[in-house]
Amino acid sequence: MSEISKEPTEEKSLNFIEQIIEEDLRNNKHGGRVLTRFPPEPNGYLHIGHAKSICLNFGVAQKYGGGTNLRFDDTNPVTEDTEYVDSIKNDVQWLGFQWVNEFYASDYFDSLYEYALVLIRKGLAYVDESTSEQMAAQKGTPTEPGTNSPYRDRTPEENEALFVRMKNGEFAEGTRTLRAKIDMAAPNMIMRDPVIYRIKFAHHHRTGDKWCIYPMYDFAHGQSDSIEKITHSICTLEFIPHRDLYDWCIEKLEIFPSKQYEFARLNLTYTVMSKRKLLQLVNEQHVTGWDDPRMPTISGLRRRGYTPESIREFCDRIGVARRDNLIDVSLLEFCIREHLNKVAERRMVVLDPLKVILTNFPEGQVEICHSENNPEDPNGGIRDIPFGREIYVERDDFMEVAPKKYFRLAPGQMVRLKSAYIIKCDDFVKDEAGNVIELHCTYIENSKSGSDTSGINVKGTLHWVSVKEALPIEIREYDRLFTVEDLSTAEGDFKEHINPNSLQVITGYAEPALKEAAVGAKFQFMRKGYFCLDPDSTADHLVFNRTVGLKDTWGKVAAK
RNA sequence: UGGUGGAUGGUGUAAUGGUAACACAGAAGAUUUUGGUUCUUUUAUUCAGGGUUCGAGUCCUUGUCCGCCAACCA
Repeated sequence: MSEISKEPTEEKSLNFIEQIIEEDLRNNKHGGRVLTRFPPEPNGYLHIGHAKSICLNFGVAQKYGGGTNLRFDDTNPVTEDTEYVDSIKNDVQWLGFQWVNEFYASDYFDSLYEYALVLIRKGLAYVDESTSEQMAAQKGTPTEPGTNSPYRDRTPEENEALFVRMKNGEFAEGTRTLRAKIDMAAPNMIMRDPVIYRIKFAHHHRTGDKWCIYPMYDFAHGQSDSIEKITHSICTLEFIPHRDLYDWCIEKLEIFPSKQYEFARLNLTYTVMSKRKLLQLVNEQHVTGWDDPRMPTISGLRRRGYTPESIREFCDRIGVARRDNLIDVSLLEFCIREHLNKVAERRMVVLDPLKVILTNFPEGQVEICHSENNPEDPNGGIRDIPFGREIYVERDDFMEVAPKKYFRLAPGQMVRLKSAYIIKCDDFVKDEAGNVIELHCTYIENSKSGSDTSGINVKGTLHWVSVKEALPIEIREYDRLFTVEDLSTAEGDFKEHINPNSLQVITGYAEPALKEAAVGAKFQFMRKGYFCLDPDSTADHLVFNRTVGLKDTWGKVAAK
């Protein structure tokens, strides 16, 4: 313990957000206060991209002695639902973060309504009766200025009366909006009199039917930040053009000046990261649900076997900057391997069995072998593994004709069975189709693991399972969901690139110790990969998800 | 073509005018009762041209390429 504090504290360079905060702290900008917020819209499940934002917002606040609010940006009742609220809260906590306040933009509907009135009275907002098509035409284009709405010059009194009637439900959906009166020639299209309130006769998941007018994002977000006195409002790059409007509202309303800062969102190879697309995958049943282990959602990764630690580590390693990026998914895989290597107990499971008969081992005899649960953990303990005359080994651990550097079984070749004996392959049996169906081997009696006096050195060590005690388990092997690295530049619809073989279900044969596993428990199946017990499991039908395979240097060599 | 934000190895992130660093991926080797882990070694004239400077990835300038913005979505 004391050693840790002695270690030279490696000066890790600050990301640009941390630099801004330190600068603000130096200038005593908010009296040393740091308050961030994580503001998801409850219209879908959180994904690994949100994890980056969560780690940033909570992480940076933690680092500087501040806090973070969880705020649901629920200004659009037609897409939002409490199901999503619950999953989001669960995911944030699972990642290891705790918010100081749980807020909802809808908590502020009354205040927001008052703010709208303020703007109206200042002559800075007006009720428009243009259709959305007309409004689009008024907008102009990036190269041509827009034109004023014919309703733009109504008096504040007129506007207030109209707005109240909107609120009272006197107008049909789509017939009126409240618009900020800014500049139809503004170079920033967002500033060309943006709609800030619209009519929706929709049931809201929290406010029910109290309202039939709802604020737009731009009229809710900055004000919500301001109401909560958020010091640093961190969002993604696509909101850069909105910053002008964010500041405009705060300035005209003369409220607490929260500031918006933008960073580049996460993109990952071989997957998509937009809620719209993820929703499509779910709805069209390309996956089994938001928590399908192939999904880049937090719930999917969790079910896949990812740990919060590994995801936080990943977010830490990818950094924070303002340039677009496409992170190699192998970095995520590295992070989960790194963590699981330290904490996951080892088990032996044969995924593609080939029977081996030890011809010199007494029939019916069971011998107990002992194996360490985790070589990386000296306190991990040991477990018993039954050994007998008939065992399974992996089918690809035998070759009739062995290539040069093949250290496994082949006629005449010797290997060690992990935690048991060295065996020698004497013979093999084929079926009529020419497939090898059985190996005949002899075991070296004085070669037992831990008390080996044989003096024999073998290059290969195999995992194995005793046939009699073998426990059949279902194994779900996952591969990347898409076949192309970069979906953003891929031709055609993203669904054309779905990997048809992203899931393979097989039956594996496990050592009996695995029977005790609890749902979510994570193991390394030796020489195969990391697996965790899926919630679909029952007492006599265990289902394991492959989280990630082990690095396979032989596989690469063999492929050549 | 209007506005706006970018550009550093295959992928990310640093270097805040002073030796281009770290990680992942790849390659080679050592160790290993997991072909895992661990440990070595290896991989860049910083988008291009011009300028300022003793010195430029960093400052200035011109150009090129990429992202985002014309929802009553967030």
